[in-house]
Amino acid sequence: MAAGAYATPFSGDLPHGRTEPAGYGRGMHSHTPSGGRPGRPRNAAADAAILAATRQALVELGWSKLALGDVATRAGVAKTTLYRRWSGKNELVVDAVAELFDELRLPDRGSLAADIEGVVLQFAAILARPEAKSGLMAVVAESTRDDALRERIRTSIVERQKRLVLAGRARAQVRGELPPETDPEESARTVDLIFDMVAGAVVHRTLVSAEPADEEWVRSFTRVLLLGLTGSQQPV
Amino acid sequence: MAAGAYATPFSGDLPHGRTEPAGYGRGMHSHTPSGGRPGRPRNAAADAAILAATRQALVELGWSKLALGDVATRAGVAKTTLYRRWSGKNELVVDAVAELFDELRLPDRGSLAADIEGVVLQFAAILARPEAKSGLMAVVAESTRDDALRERIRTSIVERQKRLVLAGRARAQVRGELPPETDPEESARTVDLIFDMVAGAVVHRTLVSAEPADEEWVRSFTRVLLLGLTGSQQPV
DNA sequence: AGCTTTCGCTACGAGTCGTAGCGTAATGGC
DNA sequence: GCCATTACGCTACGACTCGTAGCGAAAGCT
Repeated sequence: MAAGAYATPFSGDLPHGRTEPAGYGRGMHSHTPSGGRPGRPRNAAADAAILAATRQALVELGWSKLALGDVATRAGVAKTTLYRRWSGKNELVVDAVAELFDELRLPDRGSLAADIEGVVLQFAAILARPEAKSGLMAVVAESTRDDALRERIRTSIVERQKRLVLAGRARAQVRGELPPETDPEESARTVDLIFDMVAGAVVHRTLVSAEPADEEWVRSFTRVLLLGLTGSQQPV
Repeated sequence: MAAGAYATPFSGDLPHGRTEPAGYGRGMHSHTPSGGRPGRPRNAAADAAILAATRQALVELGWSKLALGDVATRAGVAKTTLYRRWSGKNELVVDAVAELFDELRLPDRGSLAADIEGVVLQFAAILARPEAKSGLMAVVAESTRDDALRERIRTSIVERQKRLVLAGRARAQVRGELPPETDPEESARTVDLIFDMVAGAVVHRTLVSAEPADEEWVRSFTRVLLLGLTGSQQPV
C-alpha cells in the first residue's frame, strides 16, 4: 500500500488525507526505511517536529488562528514540506491530537469500578490540556462535512482506544464481576454504547459545562454507568 | 443595561460578544421597542434574516468555508450591518444554532423512561441536521480559548435546555417514579450529571461515531441511564 | 557517474477579514 | 417642519492566510 501513492509529489491531485510519509509510526512500515525506493529519503525527525509544533501552536493560538506557515517555521521546515506530507490543517491536527491519547493505560485497581474510574480520570486529564480541547473539537466539527476526515478520526482515535473498554471488560470477566458475553453482536453494540457514554460525558463535562471532571464527578459518573450496566450496586 | 453599550457604533472597541441589537428575543426587551432612544431603529427583521442565512450557509458550506460577507448577501443586508450586530463568526453561529434547540419539548408519554426517550430522540433529530452539527461543535471548539464565548454557549443553549431535565424529574416525582429530592445541592449536581451524560452521549454517537441515534440506540441508552439512576429495573 | 526524490526558498493569485468613510434613510423631540 | 441621532448600504482598503508553482541544491540508491 505504500509505494505509488506519493510517487508524484507535484501531481497536484491530493484531494484529502495524508500523503503517507515514509515510515510513519501509526501503521507499520512495510519494509526497511531505506528499502526499495530510490531518491533522498524523507527526514523522519521532521514528522515528529511538525506534530509537536502543531500541538504547541494549538496551545498558544488555538485552532482558528493556527497558521500552517507558522507551524512550519516552528518545526524548522519549509511550508512546502509540510504540505507535501499533509493535505491540510484538518489532517495535520488529527494526527497531532491522536498521539495524545496513546498515553492512556488501563490500570489494575482491583475492581471494575476502580478500573473505570482510573481510565476516565486519565481521559479527563488529557482532555483538560488545551491542545487536546481546541484541536479535537475543531476536527470533529470539520468531519461533519468530510467523510474521509471522519474516518481518519474514527480509526486514529476512537477505534484505537476502544481497546481500553475491551480490556476492562475482559479483566472484569476474569474477576467474575461481569458474565461472559454470549451474543457477539450484542456485545459489540454494548461496547459502542459504553464508549459513547464515557467519551461523550467527559467531553461534555470538560468542554461544554466547563467544569473539571475531578475525582468526585468521576465517582458519581462511574456509579451511574456501572449500576446501569450491571443492574446491581457495586462497592466502590 | 441597554442604553449606552452601543451608543457609539464607530467607537471601534467591540471586543467580543454581541452588540445587543434592539429587541432581540432571547432576553426580554427592557422597555418598548421604540422607547427612549432617538434615531432610526434597527430593522428587526434583519436579525431573523441573518440568523436564517447563517444556518443555510452552514448547511451548504460548513463552518470553515462560511464567510460573513456571503451570509450578509444571503440575508440581503450589507456586511457592515452584520458586523454592527455581531462581533464575529463565533457569536453569530452560537445565536443561529441556539434557536434550533428551542424546538425541544418534553412530551408526556406516561412514564419517565418513555419521556426521556422522547426528548433524547428529539435532541438526536436536531443534532442530525447539518447546520447544528458543524456549527455547534465549531463554536464549542472555539470556546476553549474564549471565556466569553463559552459563557454565551452555556447560557444560550445548555442552561436554557436544562429545563427539560427539571421538568422531567418533577413529572416523575408526581408520578411517584422518583423520590422527592432532599439535598438541593446534591440535586443540582445530579441534574448536571444527567445533562452531561445525555447530551454528551448523543453528541458523541452522532458526530464522532457517526452512527444514527435511532430508536433502538436511544432505548438501550435510556435503559442504562435510568437503571443507573434509580437502581431498579423500569418497564420500557 | 546518473537517476530519483526530498528539501528550502521565493513568489504568486485568490480569497477572507474587519474597519473606515461617505451619503442617505428613518425615527423622535422641539 | 426642522434638527439631532441612529441605522443602513456601499465602496474601498491593508493585512493576512491559503495552497501551489518553480527553481536550485542536497541526499540517498544502483
